[in-house]
Amino acid sequence: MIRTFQFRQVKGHMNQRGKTPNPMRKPESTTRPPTIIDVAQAAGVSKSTVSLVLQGSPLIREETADRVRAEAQRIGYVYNRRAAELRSKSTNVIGVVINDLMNPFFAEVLVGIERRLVDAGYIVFMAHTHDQVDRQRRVLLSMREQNVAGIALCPALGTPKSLPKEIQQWGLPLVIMVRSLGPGAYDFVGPQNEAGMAAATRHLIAAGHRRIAFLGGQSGIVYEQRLAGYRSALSAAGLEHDDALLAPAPATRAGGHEAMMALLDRSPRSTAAVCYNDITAFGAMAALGERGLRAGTDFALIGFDNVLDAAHSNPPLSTMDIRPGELGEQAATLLMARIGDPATKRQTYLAEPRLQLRQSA
Amino acid sequence: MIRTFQFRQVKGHMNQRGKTPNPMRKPESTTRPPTIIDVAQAAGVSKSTVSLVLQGSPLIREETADRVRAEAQRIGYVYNRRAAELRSKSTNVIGVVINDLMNPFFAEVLVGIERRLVDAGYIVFMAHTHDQVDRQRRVLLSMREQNVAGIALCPALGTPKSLPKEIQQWGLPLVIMVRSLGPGAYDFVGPQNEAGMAAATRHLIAAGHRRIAFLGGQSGIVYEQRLAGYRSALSAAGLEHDDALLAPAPATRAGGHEAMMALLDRSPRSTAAVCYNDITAFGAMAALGERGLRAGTDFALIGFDNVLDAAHSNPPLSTMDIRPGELGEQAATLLMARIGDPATKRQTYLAEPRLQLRQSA
DNA sequence: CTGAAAGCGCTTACAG
DNA sequence: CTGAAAGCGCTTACAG
Repeated sequence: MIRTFQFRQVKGHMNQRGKTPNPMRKPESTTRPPTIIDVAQAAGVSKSTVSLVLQGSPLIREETADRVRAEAQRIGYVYNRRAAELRSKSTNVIGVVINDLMNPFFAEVLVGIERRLVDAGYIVFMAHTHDQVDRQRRVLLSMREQNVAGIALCPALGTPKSLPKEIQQWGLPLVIMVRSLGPGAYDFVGPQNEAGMAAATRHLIAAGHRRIAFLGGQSGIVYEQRLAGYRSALSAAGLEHDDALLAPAPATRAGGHEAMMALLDRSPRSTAAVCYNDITAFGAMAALGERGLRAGTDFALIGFDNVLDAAHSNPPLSTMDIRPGELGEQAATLLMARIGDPATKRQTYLAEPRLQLRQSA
Repeated sequence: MIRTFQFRQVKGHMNQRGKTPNPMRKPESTTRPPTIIDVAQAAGVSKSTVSLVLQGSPLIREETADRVRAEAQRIGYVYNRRAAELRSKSTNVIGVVINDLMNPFFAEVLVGIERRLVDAGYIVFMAHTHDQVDRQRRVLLSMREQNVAGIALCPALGTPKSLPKEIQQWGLPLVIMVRSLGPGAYDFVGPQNEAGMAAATRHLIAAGHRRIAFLGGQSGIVYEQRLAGYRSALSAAGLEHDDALLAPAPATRAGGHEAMMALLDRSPRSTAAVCYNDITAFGAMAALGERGLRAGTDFALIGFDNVLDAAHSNPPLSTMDIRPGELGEQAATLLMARIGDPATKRQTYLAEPRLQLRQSA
């Protein structure tokens, strides 16, 4: 140890001092980045002292600490957090896995959780699954190997309901976002889908619409919940829910476009639609436009999510606001609480949808 | 070492075997996750052998390897990659920092780079800067401490031109994405802004437009380059470039909306516009709609980027296609090449914009 | 307040 | 082919 210690040199440092290289030094030691041992040597203290200084321990006298920091700075020392984490068995890394970043809703969720996490001193492993469960499994395993402190997951479509339990058995704090995986003891953050879609439907009914379609979406728990809300509002108003009012399609812009085209070709024609989410509503608006129709005047449309784009679509979209960014932030909060106390009881945050009226309905 | 070795036990394993707990064992050893030492013990080999097996080394006989893997599986062993990386001084983590995920263009870039990186066996630290340089600095420093293998950066507005050099001096392979930081020896991936915007402008000129505006955007290298392309096309056609044709605004939907409103209130009125990017074009379409006008029939609009949404905006947007996802993939490719050979000469990938005609122009 | 020693979970020469 | 030993860059009791 002493031998290595003596010969360890920092390149920049050496050049500065103009020392001639020690002929006995191993070749690679010239370029090796400095460690706390080098700092200790430079400051004339032990490496424990350096470690304590770097951790901001009050145990070290202020002058000593200052000197150590100055030397560290001078020789270009960089803290190796991964080494520290290995020894202390802690980690400040959190894994966030997202199913569909092409939907701005999830991008906003990601931005929200990332911000809160970074502000709390974490750093995030991000993985995108494209809604593929095998890809999801791969990245989850990889995060596990990397020893993350916790995981926030927007499950891919088709995720087995047993996944939360499995991840918890790995010993990893977990929060599920947006898509519930059925009953189970996991923390969850998402919107009130049924209540939200019922409110949207009620708004259209109150505006006098009788043939109200449900546009876009086709599978998954969120679809079921939103559809249920739509149906319950129809029933409560004594309106039939005709299957011809359903226009299932992928939850994408293209899907929304396709669904609206299908709807416009049916008769009797519906006069309004609640949309599975905002992006299907955007696709629907495009379809309307192609037929020379405009949402709001010729056909009433209500979205769900209130993504940023909804305020500037053509026309601006009326939608159920569930504050996507806030959902991400809440996920961060719940996850950090779980990390802080693994035994705390299961927590759920359900964002209350608020009708945001603009021009499409 | 031997002492710890003997007493180390894996919970599940023990219960299975029905052994009574060793009274001398330290209490925490019951719950400690298994390490290669436990696997070695279970398989009756040395830990070096286990390590070799886990690395898939051909040095180990197949039967031995099988037995080791089976035992590892049975006792619930999880590879600790961070420990391995500390020892071997390697790492499979790459940092990706993005300035604005609320712009689908960058979300698509992110998805592209993430996919390629994950497919190559990396895992990504993702950070979002909100175009704030101080936040960018923080996350970069944090990634450095985490010892990433390389960094892909979409610089925040206002990033000092010296940043690439600084990161390289840290010893980190780097690729700059989308926003060039001036001349310098760094790898770069981005679109041909000037040529692309010139082509867009030429298309409008060829369609007979004479008063063509430049809508949205207001600062940054990308803005300058795209504006230069617009100006050069105008000049080449012998058209004046009147300052009243410029409608600078933030590069957002709201900015595009605002800029179009300003344009519509000026006289003589322009009949067409090239837009800084797709999202400003979306905002512009909304503004047009509010005035009862429609892009394509009442006003010609060309975007830049060809984000996924452009195919389903209202109306579908004609735009300069620079394949955002591919940009991300190319960034991954360049970065991996740089990691593989730090001395390889500087590489640049400039996506050639292709005019994608839809309905807005 | 500071130092010497052990150890986090791995890998990597080096022997045999 | 396999094992014993050293070491990656830190932290953490434990002495003094």
